[in-house]
Amino acid sequence: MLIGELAAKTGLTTKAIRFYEAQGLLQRPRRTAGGYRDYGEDTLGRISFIRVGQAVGFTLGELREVIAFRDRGQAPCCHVADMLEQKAADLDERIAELMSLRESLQALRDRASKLDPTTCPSTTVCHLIWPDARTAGVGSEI
Amino acid sequence: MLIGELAAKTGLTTKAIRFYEAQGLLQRPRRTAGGYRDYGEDTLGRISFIRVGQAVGFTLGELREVIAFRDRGQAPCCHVADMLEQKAADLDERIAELMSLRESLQALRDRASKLDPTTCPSTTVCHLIWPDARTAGVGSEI
DNA sequence: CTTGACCTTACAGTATAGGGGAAGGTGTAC
DNA sequence: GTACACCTTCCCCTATACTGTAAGGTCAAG
Repeated sequence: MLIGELAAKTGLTTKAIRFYEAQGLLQRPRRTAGGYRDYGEDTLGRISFIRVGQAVGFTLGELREVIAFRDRGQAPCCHVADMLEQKAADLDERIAELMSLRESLQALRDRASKLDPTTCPSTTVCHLIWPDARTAGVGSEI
Repeated sequence: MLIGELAAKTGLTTKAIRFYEAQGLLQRPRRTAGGYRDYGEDTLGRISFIRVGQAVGFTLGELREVIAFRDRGQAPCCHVADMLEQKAADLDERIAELMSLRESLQALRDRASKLDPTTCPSTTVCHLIWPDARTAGVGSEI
């Protein structure tokens, strides 16, 4: 199977496939007499793994680590389980950050609805963007 | 006020201040006889605006737009109000995405607790990472 | 023999927000 | 006069996941 066919079957671009190879996510395939990459069916499984991994939030670097286990002949499952835990914790933290940001933004919107645009002083560009209680600490030293 | 003093007062680095100038977020200041940047007190307000703007999720590019209004002598408030709405909507969407991702991750963790690491087939690197109902569509064409 | 589809490598660029360090000028203190 | 802090411009580097483009090789059909 040449790279174009593999791309068509997986929905990746040929660029992406070569990129994955360069990043160590796909083993270097055998080549045809003309120098073309020639893939076996097993590559489909590899790529499926990569796509699902990406979809649940793993970076290519993290997936490469997992693949390295497999390529060394070890089962990566324990490592993957740890990564799942860590990723879930990171995600919880990130979501909390965004929720907090959402509240800051809401406070600014509330404020904006009460302020008169014609009274905006030029000293700080726009009075709608102003540190409230929630954004305190940022810029507060000024 | 030279750049070092401005940096100390705002908590930015001199690098960042020059970078903001290059990006059009700060006007080019007057220079001393020796060629040093010489800032007035008004710059403190500008930088405060930038820091708060960043803290509520605006990019430097978006803040530059707002500043451009002010530098053209227009009040940017209406534009800023629109941006606040848009940013809030974007953020809601992003949070929803992450929550969905969180559920996918949770499904994989639940699955992981039931699977036996010794039965992991090498065909797809690791059986812990597998498309469930929620990640369906990704990699499904394989 | 030529066209066209497909493949190869390699270099550069995208967006974001700066950081690192070189090579050299300025200003003040001793 | 020289040490030292501070300033200048300039170019490259970081991470992420690729895409774009150039210049050229391979292969089957007509």
